[in-house]
Amino acid sequence: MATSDPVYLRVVEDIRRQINDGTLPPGAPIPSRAQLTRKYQVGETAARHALRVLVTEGLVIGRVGSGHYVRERPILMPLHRWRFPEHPTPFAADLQTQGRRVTWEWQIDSTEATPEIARRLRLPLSAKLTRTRYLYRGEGRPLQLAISYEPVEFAAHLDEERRGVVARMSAHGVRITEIRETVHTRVPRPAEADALQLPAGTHVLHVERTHWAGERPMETSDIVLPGDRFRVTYSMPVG
Amino acid sequence: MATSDPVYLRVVEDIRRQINDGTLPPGAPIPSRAQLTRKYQVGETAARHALRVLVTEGLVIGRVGSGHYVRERPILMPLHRWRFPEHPTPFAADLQTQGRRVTWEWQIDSTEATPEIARRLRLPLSAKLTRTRYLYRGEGRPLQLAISYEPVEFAAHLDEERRGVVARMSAHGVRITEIRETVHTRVPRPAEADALQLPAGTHVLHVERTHWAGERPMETSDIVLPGDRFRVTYSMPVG
DNA sequence: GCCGCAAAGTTGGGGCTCCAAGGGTCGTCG
DNA sequence: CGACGACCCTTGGAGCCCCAACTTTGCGGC
Repeated sequence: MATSDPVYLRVVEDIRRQINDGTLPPGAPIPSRAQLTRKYQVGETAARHALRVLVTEGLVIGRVGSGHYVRERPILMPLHRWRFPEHPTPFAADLQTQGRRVTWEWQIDSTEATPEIARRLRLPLSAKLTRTRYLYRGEGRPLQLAISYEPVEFAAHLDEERRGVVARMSAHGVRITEIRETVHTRVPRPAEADALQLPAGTHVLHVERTHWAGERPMETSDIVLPGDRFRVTYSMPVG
Repeated sequence: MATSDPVYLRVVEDIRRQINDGTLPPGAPIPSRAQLTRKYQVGETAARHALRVLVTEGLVIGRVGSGHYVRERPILMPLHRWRFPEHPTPFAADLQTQGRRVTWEWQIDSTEATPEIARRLRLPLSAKLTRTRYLYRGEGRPLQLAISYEPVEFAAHLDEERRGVVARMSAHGVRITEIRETVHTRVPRPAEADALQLPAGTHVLHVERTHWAGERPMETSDIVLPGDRFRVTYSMPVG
């Protein structure tokens, strides 16, 4: 509103307003650089900068050779976190119950505990761990990345029996009593942006999941979801 | 890695690598525009663009007149979501238990249900609601925004007794049995960026909380947290 | 009526420059 | 010895330009 702030922000705010109030519906074209310079009486740098801000905010996408368009707001996919079916991760199972075809691939290797993972599993640094990397796809597109860590002694037959952590640990005589998950948001790492085919400006939801047997953490995993397409739902009983 | 991708990305990737592997620790200065042009043999535009990308990624902050510095990674504040103390929202209580002074202010007014809120509370459109807006502060800085909606008939004495939803509903003979929360991430709205004093490039965590009495939703609220400072933790018992 | 090609428009990378506002440093003056 | 000011450096806003790669459009010919 203030006439003192940068001119590119004036442009950004005007376009953002038009997107929010529906004047520019999803899919609608945004004026080009040349049109913006004329319409708002600004230089090319300001017009260009304004468009870049809108792109990194995720409100708009740019198509080379064509133009900028209001981004279609994808429907946020719900992931319900209070059922624990017999699946590698509840996420995939939950997605399937919504009538979506979800496929996943994984690869297993050995690694040593990094400071972060050692802390989470309460193990000494460079303890031997089995690491499993998952990539989930739905309708062809990548949906979710996950990396699971657990002590090597529990990982026998991991590649054959794809049962959930709870069931598999139980087969080793370990009773999982609790699952804790921590959700935060951050900028995707380059590898993640690549694997999940994230458009510029989107963030990811990072879910840190740990399976506990009483006071002992038994398995931990990092689950990375495109922030613009997922919402994670939790249920807690009261009283 | 590929020598074909834009030169500014080469610069970004090199600096990002140095930040990640600790060569550039938090607080360390990033080479200035002039130094980058010399060091990487690129034009000023590329150097400038590289710095901007690092800033919007949240890895680096720029101080006018001084330079760019590796951003101090704020310690992510945990908010544990499995205790329900007698406080307006569990968030504030949880923060306090960590030895932080948290203050909050609120204002109450009346409003009609928007499509979104009507859906969540299963009420007809434009049903009469009491809306309470909260702003939480910790150590002077704004921490969290929340807007709570509930049918007017439960809101008596809302401004006097600041008890939690569960306790207050119970006084009206309504037993809350379940709390559901949905977490997603998005770009802050301008008013939120302003109220929470969010630096450029940060996202927010948006928690949608609903209190249920059996199959009836009784209260719903939108809780907005700075994505770069908060992590939300949930616990689920197994078996 | 349809096809293909050329021209025009658009994005995104990159270059150069000027300038205001502010931080840092060092030396001089009181 | 301490305070203050000058000077240099840095960021961030803004302007203008060139070009490659790509999309869209419209026209002419078949």
